[in-house]
Amino acid sequence: MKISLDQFDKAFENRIRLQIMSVLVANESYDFNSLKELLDLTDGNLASHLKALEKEEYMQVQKSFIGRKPNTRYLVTEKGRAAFKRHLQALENLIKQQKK
Amino acid sequence: MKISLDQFDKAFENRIRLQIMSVLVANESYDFNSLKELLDLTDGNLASHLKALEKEEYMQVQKSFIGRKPNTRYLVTEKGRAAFKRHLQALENLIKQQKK
DNA sequence: CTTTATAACTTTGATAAACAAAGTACTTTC
DNA sequence: GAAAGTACTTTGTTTATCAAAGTTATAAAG
Repeated sequence: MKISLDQFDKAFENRIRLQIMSVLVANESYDFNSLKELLDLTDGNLASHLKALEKEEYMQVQKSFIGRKPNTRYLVTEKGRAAFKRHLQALENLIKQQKK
Repeated sequence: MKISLDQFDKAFENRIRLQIMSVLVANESYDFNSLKELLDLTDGNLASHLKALEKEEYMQVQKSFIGRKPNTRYLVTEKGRAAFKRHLQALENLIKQQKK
């Protein structure tokens, strides 16, 4: 009997980072403030989780101005997308094992 | 767009506890040493994760003797089984969202 | 009967992660 | 010019994780 969580990614172990990835994979891009509201986080907490994902090169930043206001958008890299897919696959295998 | 990780259980955020639950739900019961070998953990580490699950009342202990050797078996409680199911459901929803 | 071994922890201590709150720098709206 | 918004960074506290060593109890070996 295997448990097969070898594809499990430490970067996605945290609930918030799982949520961030989930939103970003589904939405192509999302800005800082919308993400903050959606997940109900403080600035610092969100920023640090985003930074952790950036460090893994799973996340990319795009800075621009909307009118004269700064706007920071985040998007998942190809690497991030692949890693997240692998991670979800590992979880799916776990779920399948439970079901049979 | 909902992210719906409200069913997400903090007790299962850790990879090892996720593995323990996975094994225990599938196997009805498992003893300390077999679990230790299967997951390749030190005594202390395994014991503390099991204790965390016991504290949540997700896990139960059965002490007995096999021959004259002590044997400690762990089993999932009904509460634990239900909580784990909810947790996997939340993960499954996440996966489904990604797929569509 | 003493050393060695096994089981199942508990304790210790060190490192890392998570988080809120406050601070920063710059801009803009009132 | 005061208040508020954006996007952080810094600080400090609390919690989590883990290996390693210590503990207690029994048992087998020499």
